[in-house]
Amino acid sequence: MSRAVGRGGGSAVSRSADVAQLAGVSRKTVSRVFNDEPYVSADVRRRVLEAAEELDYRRNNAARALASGRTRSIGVVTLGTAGYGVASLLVGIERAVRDAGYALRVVSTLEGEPAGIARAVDSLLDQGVDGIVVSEPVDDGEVPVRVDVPVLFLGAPPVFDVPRMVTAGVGADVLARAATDHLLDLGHTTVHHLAGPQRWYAARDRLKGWQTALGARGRSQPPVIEGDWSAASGYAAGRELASDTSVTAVFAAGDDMAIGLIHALVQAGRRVPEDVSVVGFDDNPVFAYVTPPLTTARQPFDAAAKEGLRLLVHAIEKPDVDLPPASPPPVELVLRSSTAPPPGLKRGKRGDLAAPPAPKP
Amino acid sequence: MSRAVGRGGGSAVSRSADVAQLAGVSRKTVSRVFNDEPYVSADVRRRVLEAAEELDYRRNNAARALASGRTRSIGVVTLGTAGYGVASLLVGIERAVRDAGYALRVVSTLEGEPAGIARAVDSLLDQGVDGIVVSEPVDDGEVPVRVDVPVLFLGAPPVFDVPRMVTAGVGADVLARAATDHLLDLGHTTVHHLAGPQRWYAARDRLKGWQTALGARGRSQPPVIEGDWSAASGYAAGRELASDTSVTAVFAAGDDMAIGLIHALVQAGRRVPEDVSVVGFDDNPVFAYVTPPLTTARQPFDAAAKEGLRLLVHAIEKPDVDLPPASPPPVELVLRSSTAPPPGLKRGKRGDLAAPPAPKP
DNA sequence: CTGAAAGCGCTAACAC
DNA sequence: GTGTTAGCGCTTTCAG
Repeated sequence: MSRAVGRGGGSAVSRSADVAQLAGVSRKTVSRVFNDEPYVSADVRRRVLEAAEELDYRRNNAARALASGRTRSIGVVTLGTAGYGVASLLVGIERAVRDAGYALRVVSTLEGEPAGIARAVDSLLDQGVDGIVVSEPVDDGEVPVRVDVPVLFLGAPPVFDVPRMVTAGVGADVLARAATDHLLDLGHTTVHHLAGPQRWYAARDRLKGWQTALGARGRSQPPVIEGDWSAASGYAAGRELASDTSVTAVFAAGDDMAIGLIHALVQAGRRVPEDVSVVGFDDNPVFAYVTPPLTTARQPFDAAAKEGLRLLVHAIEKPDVDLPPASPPPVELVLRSSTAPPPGLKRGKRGDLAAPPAPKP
Repeated sequence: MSRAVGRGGGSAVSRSADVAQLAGVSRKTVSRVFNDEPYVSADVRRRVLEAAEELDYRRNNAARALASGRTRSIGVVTLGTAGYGVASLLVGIERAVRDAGYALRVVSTLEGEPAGIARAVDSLLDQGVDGIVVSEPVDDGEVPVRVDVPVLFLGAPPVFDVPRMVTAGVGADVLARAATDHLLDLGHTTVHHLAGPQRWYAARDRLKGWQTALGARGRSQPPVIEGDWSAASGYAAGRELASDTSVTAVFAAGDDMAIGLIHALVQAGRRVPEDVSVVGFDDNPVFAYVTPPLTTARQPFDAAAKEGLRLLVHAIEKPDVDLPPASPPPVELVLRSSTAPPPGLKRGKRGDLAAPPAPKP
């Protein structure tokens, strides 16, 4: 029908045989040159490359995959939302996959729920991939898929059984603990938590870090409010919290929720940070420019993606060798102006409205 | 080496021959069933499906692609940033591609500059795709690639020559004009523009809409300030503009820039919207919860992606038939509280802080 | 409605 | 260092 690779048509695309003929070598030699295999004389290599250039030759990937049994591609299951965290992770994964010499196939699910993940994984398997990345999944319920390629669970422990699996975290619990500790260090008696949906591992992990920080100092653990990551849910939580003047510090599990929360608090007449301190989670750079600039825990998206991919590629290419140890992700708290000592205490100065940092786009 | 599709190994995966044998038919019949071809009796179809189920059969995509000359995949060139607009468009594309029955391959470039796009397109061509989507490119300079598959330029006119190309816009100029008109309608004498980098088509398109609106009413055209889409650049622009009290209305080409701009304005003692009105562009839902909630032009990402893919798939599958006409994208201005009549005029009421809309995550 | 034969373009194994 | 020989698993073409 179309030109490209029609069966009999006067196909314009050249094959390795054409290159071989023009260069006066065998097809296998052409293959050697393109695969950077050793044992090809410099002269032959040059001739082949020239011939290929002239013919505008390009290896046929389908044929390569069929003959070698490897597709040289990695599939990722991601969330079909444009949120900053999800998007950042995807960007990191794309770069890491490309750097590793693989192509990236993407399938998204509306929600990270098991059935959706199963469908997505299945479609990736249909497409043919050498490995799969499952990004930030929900982990309740069963994921009934038979997978025979390595799977990387990014930002969460495995959600289903796979013969060969690897994991890489973003260190959310450590980050959450650091965020909570920061508030406690400021002098707050306790810290409230605006959590993400508890079906999500990522949300539970942050909750755990918060609990750990509180527990380590023997502080009371106020009831948790659960949002859905959206600013709207943060706003709703803020309306609840605003009437309780014993609330002086809140750790929100996401930046957007923190923004909604602050909005509600301020509307209700509670000043941030003078009356209530708020810490977010993610570090979307735009929130350095809202009022007040948001103190937040920066998730090491790129580092996690890079580390995870190192492990996944290892599992794909050297299934027999033991996996190299994982390096722990960096912990970074970005201090701005949404946190301060509680009302009673003398206020320390930190992060000043007059000169917010200037994050790159 | 690994199991899966090893050459001689006791491979666990079944092929169409296995299914054919178990079902007592030929391989071609198995192929017919899986391709939903007509002329297969219901009985045979059922038997084949059962056999396939039992053997956990899954078509080998590489073999399919090799034999048919079609990869059934579409590649997208996107920006390697986590911005709301870019991410939204990618999400829309992913869904549209999947709905069309294709697999999605993604390659990102740091900047949308021609050389990067050329590299990305080339890598997609290497991978083998039936069509390419170039999302929001920069369009200065040459993109020296020979492409022989249809290419969809999304959000911009073609940036390089392709035999078969299609385009779909987001209607940025119309949206920009609506945003500017809104400010003019409010009574502002003129409207300043905080533009995106003019190397970007998307930025120039918005500028054009702003000019059109101004021109239609014979208003003066204040000098344009150029940002780089980031909140930081909007902040810098705001510091410049703040000292000029003749500035009462600004249309920013992106939400993040609008946020930075407002921050600088407020810091300099100019109230928003009482002294200066600001309109953004994109409609990231979180900005309904900052102070003041941002009035903004919503980009029809999903509609554009869907429409663009309809055209692309048509170009792939029916190259001979004329392209169906494009339907224009919807224009939607989201009115919130960052805009008001200029200082001198009586203030109209609109968009109230007490009850911002509750966007879904 | 169904089947037989012939490749798609490449890499793997082995010979030279 | 380089070439030869076989397939990889599917779809296509053409017979029945």
